[in-house]
Amino acid sequence: MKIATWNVNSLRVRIDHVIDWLKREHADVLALQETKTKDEDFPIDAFTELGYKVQFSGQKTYNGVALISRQEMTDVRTELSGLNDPQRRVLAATVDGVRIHNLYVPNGQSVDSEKYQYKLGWLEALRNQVSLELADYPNSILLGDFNIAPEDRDVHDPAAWEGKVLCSHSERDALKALLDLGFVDVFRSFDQEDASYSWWDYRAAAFRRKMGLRIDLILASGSLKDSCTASRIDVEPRRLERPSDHTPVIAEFTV
DNA sequence: ATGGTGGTCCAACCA
Repeated sequence: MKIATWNVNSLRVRIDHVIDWLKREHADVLALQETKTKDEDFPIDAFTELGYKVQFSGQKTYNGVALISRQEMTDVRTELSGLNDPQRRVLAATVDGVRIHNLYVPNGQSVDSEKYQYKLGWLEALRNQVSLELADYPNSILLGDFNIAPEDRDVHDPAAWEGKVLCSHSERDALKALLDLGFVDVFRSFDQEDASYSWWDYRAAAFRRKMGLRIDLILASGSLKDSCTASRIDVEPRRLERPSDHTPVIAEFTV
């Protein structure tokens, strides 16, 4: 199973990039975030014509997640229990016995903001739900835009980002609490180039200046991690005309 | 030190 995550920052604008990428990479599962697309406007046919099934949970203007899969998706969930959240940020489904959570973790804005508290509460609700579901689905993958850089090596300028949102201790602790359930950040299971990032701000020519963060992650549960054979970041879509500010992250499993 | 770009949708928000 080849699985990937990509924050597309508007599926309407990026649909040609996504379709071209699927034709090239032939992923089995692609998790999209920030589709910014209402469910009635989702471009279903563009994916079914390529032989994919689609599931989506969208809203107007903001957020929105989707799963594109060659195989059938079952037991689809779009809510975190205990969280009454109108923001469409979660899409869970089971594919070939593997439980997959596509996540658009709140950005958090800044550590002194209400949005940061929402982010921490959201991550706690996520941990609670994943912890419960692991009993039924030991083979589990969490992937998406985590809006957290796990370690300083995932940050172009750790000193400048020290304590800032996306890098703060509380966020990294919340990510560690997920990893403590047995999950592994599979990108780090393999040799990677220095300065491997998945997001670059549109501003200040950050991409050209290699000023990025690795905030798009694929976490595999303890029973799945040994079946992961590769993981990489595909930077090519970030070089295209009118790109998303994020680029795809890929992992391959023998299951 | 500040603000810079981009998407949505047309003013102001979110990132």
